[in-house]
Amino acid sequence: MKSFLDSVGLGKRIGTFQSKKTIFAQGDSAKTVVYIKEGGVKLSVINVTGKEAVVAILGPGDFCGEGCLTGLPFRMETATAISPATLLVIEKAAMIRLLRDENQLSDRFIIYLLTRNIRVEDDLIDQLLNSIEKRLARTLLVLARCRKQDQPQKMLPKLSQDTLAKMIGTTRSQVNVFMNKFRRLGYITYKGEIQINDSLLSVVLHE
Amino acid sequence: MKSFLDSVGLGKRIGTFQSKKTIFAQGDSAKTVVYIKEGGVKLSVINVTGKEAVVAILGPGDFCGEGCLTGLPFRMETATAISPATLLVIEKAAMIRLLRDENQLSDRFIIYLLTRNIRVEDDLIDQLLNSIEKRLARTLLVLARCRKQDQPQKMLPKLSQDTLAKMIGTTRSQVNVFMNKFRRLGYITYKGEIQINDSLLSVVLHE
DNA sequence: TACTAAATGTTCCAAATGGAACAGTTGTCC
DNA sequence: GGACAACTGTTCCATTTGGAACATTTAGTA
Repeated sequence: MKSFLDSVGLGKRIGTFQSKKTIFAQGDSAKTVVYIKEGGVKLSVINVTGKEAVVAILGPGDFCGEGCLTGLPFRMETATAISPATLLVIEKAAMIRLLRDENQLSDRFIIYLLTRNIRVEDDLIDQLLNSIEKRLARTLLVLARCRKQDQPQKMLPKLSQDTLAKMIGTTRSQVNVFMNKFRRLGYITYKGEIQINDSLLSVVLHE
Repeated sequence: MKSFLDSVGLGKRIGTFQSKKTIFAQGDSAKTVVYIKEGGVKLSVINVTGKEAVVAILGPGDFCGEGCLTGLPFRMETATAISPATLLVIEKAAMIRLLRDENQLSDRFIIYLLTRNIRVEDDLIDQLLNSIEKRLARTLLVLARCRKQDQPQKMLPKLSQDTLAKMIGTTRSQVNVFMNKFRRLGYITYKGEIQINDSLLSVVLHE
C-alpha cells in the first residue's frame, strides 16, 4: 500500500528538517505536495493584523501542502517541523500522475482527505460550541491520542503553552491558568513531559 | 465531466426535498453519499448539551455525507434542505466503484474534497482570529459570493439571524445588533431579500 | 558557574460576549 | 380579519475573555 510513498523517483525526493525549521512559508509558490514519513509538523497562518493561528499538528502518514492540487499558486499556510522530520516531497505534476495511475494511492489519498476533513470540522465545531477550558481539554486529549499506540502513558508532543493558545484561539495566560487547574485536579501530570489522564475527559463531558 | 453524476442507475437514485425537510439526521446509519444537483443544504450538529452549530451551507455541485466512505457507520451531522432540493443519492458501494472506475469522477471528487477542506480551514481560522463582527461580515460575503454568478446584485440564500448565529458561534441578539449596524452604515440593504455591498469588506479588513 | 533567552506562573482591568427577557413585526392559515 | 408562530429589534447585566504587565523558573550555552 505504501509503495508509492516509500520510494524516491521521478518528481519525488526526500527532505529532512530539524526541529523549528520552516518546510514552506505562507506566500511561497506552491508546486509540491509533502508526505510526512517521520516527525511532527505544525501548520500555521498569520492574518493581516499579524495575529497567528495554528491550524493543525500533523504527523507520520499525513500530507501537507496538498492545496496546490486545486491550482492555488501560493502556500496559504506555513509548515514548520516541531521535531526532526523526514518528508517525501512530491512535485505537483508527479502527484497528479500518481493519483491517476495508481489506484491504491488514489484510494489512500481520498481516505486521507476525508479523515482530515472530519478532523478540521471537529475543530470548527469545538470552536463554535465550547469554552476555552473545554477546548483546551479536548485539544490535549486529541494530541495525546495520536501517541497512544506508542506509549503506555499518554504523552504530548512538545508544544509550548503559546502554541496551544494559538490552536484554540486564546491567549497564553488563559492556557496557563487552565493547565495549572488541570494539574491541580490530577487531570494531567508534569513528569518531564506532560502526561494526560483519561479523567481529563470529564472536563469535556461535564454539564 | 458530469456524466456520472447526471444519470440515475445501479446504486444511484434521485431524491427531492422540500425546504426545511431533513435529508439525513445525526445518528442515522450512513450508507450513501449525496450529490447536490439543485437547491441549498444546511449541515448542522448538536452537541451533548443540546447546543447547535451550523457547519456549512452547501449548494449545487457540493457533496454531503461523504464521511461514510471512511467507514464511519453513523451520520455525524444533520443535513437539512434550505430550499427545494434535487439530490443524487449514491450508495456507498456504488460510489467506491465509481471512484475506482471513472477517473474523471475521481479527479473531480478529489478537487472537491481539497476545496472543501480549504473552506472549512478558512472558517476555523476566522473563528480562531476574529471578533463576532468580523466573522459575521466574512460569512455574509462568502454566502453572497456563492450567488454572484447568477445575480447582478449580490444576494443571500434566505437564512435567519438565528442560523447565522449558529454559523459563527454566537447568539442571535449579537447577530441582530451587527446586522442593523451594517445596514445603518450602508454595508448591506434589505430589499425584500438581503443584499450585500462590497463595502462590507472594510469590516473584515479594517484595523 | 554565570549569562541569556525562552517558557511558565500570576495578577489585574477593560472590553467583548452570552444569555435572558420582552416588545414589535411579519407571514401564514383558517 | 383574527390567531398563531416565526422572526426580528432592543436592552441589560453577569460572566468570560483579551491583553498587558511583571515575577519566576527552566533550558541552553559561553
